[in-house]
Amino acid sequence: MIDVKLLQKNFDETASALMRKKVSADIITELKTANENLKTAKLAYETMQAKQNELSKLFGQYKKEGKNTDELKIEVDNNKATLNDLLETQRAAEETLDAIIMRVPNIPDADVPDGADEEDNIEIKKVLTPPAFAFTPREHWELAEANGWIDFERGVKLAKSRFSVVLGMGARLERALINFMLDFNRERGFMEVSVPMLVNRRALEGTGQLPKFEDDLFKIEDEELYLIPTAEVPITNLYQDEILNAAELPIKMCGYTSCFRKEAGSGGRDVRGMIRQHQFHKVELVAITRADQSDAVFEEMVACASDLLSALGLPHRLVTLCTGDLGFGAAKTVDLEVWLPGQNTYREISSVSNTRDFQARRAKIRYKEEGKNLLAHTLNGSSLAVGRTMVAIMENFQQEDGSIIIPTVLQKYL
RNA sequence: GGGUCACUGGCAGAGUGGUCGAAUGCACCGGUCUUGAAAACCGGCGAGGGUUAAACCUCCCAAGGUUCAAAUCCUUGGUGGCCCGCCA
Repeated sequence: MIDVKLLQKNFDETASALMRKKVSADIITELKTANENLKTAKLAYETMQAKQNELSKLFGQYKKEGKNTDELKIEVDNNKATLNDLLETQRAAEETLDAIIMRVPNIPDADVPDGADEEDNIEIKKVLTPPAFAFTPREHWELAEANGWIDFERGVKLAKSRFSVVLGMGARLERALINFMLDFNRERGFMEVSVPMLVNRRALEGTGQLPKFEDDLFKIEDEELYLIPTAEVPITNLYQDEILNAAELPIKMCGYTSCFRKEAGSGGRDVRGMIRQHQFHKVELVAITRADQSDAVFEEMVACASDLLSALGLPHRLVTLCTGDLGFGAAKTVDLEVWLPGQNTYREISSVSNTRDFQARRAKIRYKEEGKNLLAHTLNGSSLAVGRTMVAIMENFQQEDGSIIIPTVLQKYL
């Protein structure tokens, strides 16, 4: 969540930054009022509590000295009643503030371009040239079925639409990709972790998926557990409620998990093929850093994803997301879009974000430096989405006869 | 899933209704001593909120409750150990 103190102290500046991310002026004002109300309520409650504590001590003294406590008891009882009222007021104020602030997105970095949607994202650079074909390149679902790599119908039979089954060489390629990605990232200093794919509410609040995006999550019936939409959730929350030593930062991790998304609101987009599935595999990078390290680690993570694509021989481009396309928790995001000849366009395959202290404040991830506790910065990025990488391999390396050449870096994993 | 015992500061570990945010030891930080280090000695040393700074408030797994007063008593939940059951 955002720093309310900052809003309080620096109202105009913070408000206009939030408005770049389409937060209404009303909500910002509400937030400010709610915070002021809470402060007042707290002060009143604590003052009364101080009095009560004092009276209690006095009571103990009276008892010890054998003095009469009747009168004191009345005073203490009265006090208690007001104390309870004040506590109620304080709790209500807390709830009000919480309800608002948990739904307010992060403040975008100053250098994030203004814009309405993905049309306004800014291309940073292109890497590798899209291949030229002597024939009309086909889309991945045709290739996948022709090669017997993916069975879309049977996936639907087992679960529902947007589920598929990968088989034969397709399944082996998937496994090879995962191993290749994990090794690649580990060599760049990202420690491999294997984490739960079901998490509780607290974890999802920590990284910002809840309370606002409940509709996109699969929830386990009768349990406070959800299927993770990304490994960012369990990996980042590994350090929830912890105070780390400044010297042990940055902590850089990578993990492979399945991810589950309801894709509510994605309408009829990408219904065909495996671009947008309810369940997909992803290797994720997560970093916990000191405040002064996050920019450098961010670049490292972008390079990691880009170099991985290059190693696979996949043409791609890097774009900086504009304010309108920026995710809820991100202060800054660079997307990597891979070239898909079948669709004749670049499609997102990785997204690297710096959330600065937004998640850390929610999840209470801090570090101690020179005796002070400071909020950490958290970053996450895909490296890469496995299904989409398979799509890219199929489309970029397809031959006229429909066969697919597998990148040489993957040979040893097959 | 059932039973049972436990959960206190970085760690170990006292504290079982009142001045306890919490003894003591270890670790850690600063100082004295020393050519330097070790040892010894002296001092400091949990977290969050709040304040210019203080005062003050909260936190002894969590949430409730009893009480004028809870680390201490009660209830529920969580986690861990052991026993039983079940299982990949």
